[in-house]
Amino acid sequence: MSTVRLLLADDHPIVRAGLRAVLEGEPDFEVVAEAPTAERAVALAGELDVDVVLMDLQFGSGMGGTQATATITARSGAPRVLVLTTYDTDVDILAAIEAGATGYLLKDTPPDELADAVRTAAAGRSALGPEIAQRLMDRVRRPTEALSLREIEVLQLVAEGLSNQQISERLFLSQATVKSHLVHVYAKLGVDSRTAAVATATARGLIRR
Amino acid sequence: MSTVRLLLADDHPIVRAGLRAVLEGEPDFEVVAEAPTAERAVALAGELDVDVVLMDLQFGSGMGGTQATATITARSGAPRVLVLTTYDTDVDILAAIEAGATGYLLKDTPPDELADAVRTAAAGRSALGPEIAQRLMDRVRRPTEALSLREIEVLQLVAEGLSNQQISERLFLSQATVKSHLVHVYAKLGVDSRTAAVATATARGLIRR
DNA sequence: GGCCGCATCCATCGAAAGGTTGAGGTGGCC
DNA sequence: GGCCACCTCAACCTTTCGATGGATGCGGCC
Repeated sequence: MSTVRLLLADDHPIVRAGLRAVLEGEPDFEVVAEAPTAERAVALAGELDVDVVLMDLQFGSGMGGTQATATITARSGAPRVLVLTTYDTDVDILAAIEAGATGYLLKDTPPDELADAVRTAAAGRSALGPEIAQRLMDRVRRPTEALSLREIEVLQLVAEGLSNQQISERLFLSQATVKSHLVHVYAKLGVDSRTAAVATATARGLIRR
Repeated sequence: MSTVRLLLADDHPIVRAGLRAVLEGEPDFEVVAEAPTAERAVALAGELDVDVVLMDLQFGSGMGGTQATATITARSGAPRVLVLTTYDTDVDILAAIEAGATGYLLKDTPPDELADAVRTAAAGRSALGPEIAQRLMDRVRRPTEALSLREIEVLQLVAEGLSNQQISERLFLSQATVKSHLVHVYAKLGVDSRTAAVATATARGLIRR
């Protein structure tokens, strides 16, 4: 088995040090570089001979990890990108996969599972953490839970602090219609109040914050 | 200078490895143990001879870092607790200080600053990251706009979708008290409903999520 | 064509949750 | 002592919210 050449992209020095410590314990891994920003990760992935990029999604400023993933994987002969982040919201996961990520893991993954995932990704097979796989299963299993465009539109305004009255004016609807949309939202999200709906919707990344 | 004995409390193995790697580079530091849960951190802080606990606030499940901090620092001869987390919202910061934390740093702190902060904490002096210090300065500069700890606590639960009834049960208060806090929050934030309060509070980074 | 599911839209109504007012107790600070 | 901010609570009132029920139009499917 040949050695896997790695690039670590994370804005936290501590996390980079942790990844390095964990991964360099594996004889078949070699960390060739670290990137503290998404831009730097894109540049290094192009310059160096890298097999797998470990990519965080949240960077303090500048380009995000998702966009960096898309940019890197768009090139021919590009390395695999294994997303390694803290959050498991639907938006993040779907966007990352859409952007061409080969895998998606959470940062609380045990070191040995992480190493396995890196090898899987290096081989070109998709590597998803168990929680992530579960989320994707849930999505395809219950497609009815998806909110309609109009429902999301209303819910977004609720999250911005508007009352039903204000929302109805903004969208040229009657209050009754606004309430109707919200009732459907509650049913789909399994909650029974506007604040709870906003909470779970943001947790799932359904609406903007 | 005597050596500083450290306990690392974080649910992410990778972060623990990173902290260990960074801190063991310092000749005057010794990592005596790691804790993957808040409960374990409390136990180890009591059993072992520890000078400083590096404490995360978010643990996947069970006790939170804030409560663990309070429990640890309540004992006599307790170690100093240095909070090391990702978020710099007012809730987290104030609650941690209230719980007896000696310092508060963000995880993107450079290794050398981290080492300095650990020494400062070990000496019993408070160690705050620059962003944290700035937030606290802003609070004292504009005291009328600042929310009290209790108000933020209530507002945080509102943002998580709880009703006044649920909040009162969670905090062992009457509903009247919860409403009273919220009225003050509305006045300070210049809004007139719970959802609007959540919206502006999150925009200002007063609460999490 | 006829049926069904779904999204969008609307009216009515009762109740509960939320918001207002007022007020007491504590502790810090000048 | 006097002032102020914070935390706590009770009782009242009302507005908003959520529940219920129903209408329309569109698209897919048998």
